[in-house]
Amino acid sequence: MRAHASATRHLNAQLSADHGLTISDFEVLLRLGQAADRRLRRVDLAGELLLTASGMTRLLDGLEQAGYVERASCPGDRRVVHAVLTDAGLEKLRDAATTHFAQVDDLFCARYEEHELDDLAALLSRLGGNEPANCEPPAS
Amino acid sequence: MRAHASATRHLNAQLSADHGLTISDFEVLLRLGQAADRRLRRVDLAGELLLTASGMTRLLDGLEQAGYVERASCPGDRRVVHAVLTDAGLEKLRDAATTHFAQVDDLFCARYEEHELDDLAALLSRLGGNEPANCEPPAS
DNA sequence: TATGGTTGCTTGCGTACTCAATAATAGCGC
DNA sequence: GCGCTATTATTGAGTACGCAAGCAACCATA
Repeated sequence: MRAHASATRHLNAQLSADHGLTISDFEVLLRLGQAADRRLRRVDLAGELLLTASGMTRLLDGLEQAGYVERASCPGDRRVVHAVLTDAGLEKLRDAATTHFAQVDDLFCARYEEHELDDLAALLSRLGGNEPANCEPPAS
Repeated sequence: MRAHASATRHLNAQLSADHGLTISDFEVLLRLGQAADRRLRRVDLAGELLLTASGMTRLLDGLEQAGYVERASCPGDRRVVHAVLTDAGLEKLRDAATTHFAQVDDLFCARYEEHELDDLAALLSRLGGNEPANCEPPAS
């Protein structure tokens, strides 16, 4: 179960060395890049990355200072501040995405065959949700 | 893939609320409890928990202050300092183990059936090691 | 339109780590 | 013996978070 920590650390180190981004940085850019108008509410971003709102504030601080993300107010609700991907951020994302995805591919492709990856993804996806399967009472 | 973070955080919170231990604390006690003479070298403990040596120093600082672990020098090699589980530590481990393992069981049993757990464990165990499977070149 | 609860975001403070530097010991070749 | 390098542990500095508290804006109810 701890195995993933080592793999994650490795990917993080590569991403950081190649592009100066942490995995969290990268995922913010990625989600913004996929979002409509390249913008998302900070709270939604936090939810997707499984961070707290305060964690997201500080994560975005760094990306704003780097010029990859801008803040924009939301006309409909003056509480919310959008995080908007800048052109520089989009370019950075494109740079980082190819090498990062290639590294992820290497990591998993080196260890699993395709149908195993499918199985693993299906199993892991259920750890996040709240739908229990059925729990057999200890039969023996 | 991030799903595990949420589950881990939940377990950590329960363990911390019930017994005042972090998961790392608990795992140290557990490994020491399973070790011969209830003692291990700090560097080996660090390797098993996937922490650095410095992380282990500070983790054990806390457990020493709490009285669960003692330091003992190694007669054969004066560089190494053993971490030794005290009687208080063993008692704490027994306390925490039952409730913690029950919570882990709940978490997984609620989501997976038995053969799925086996599959998941088998797949995840391969993320840590260094033995590649075979990587098919992109056929299509 | 007051009021009270909820949501979005930020800030202060604490924690659990990492990495780099340091020191002491071990063990090697000579 | 004497240097060399590797290993073990600790320390200092920095980082990436979480939690609790706070503020402002929103919303519902009266």
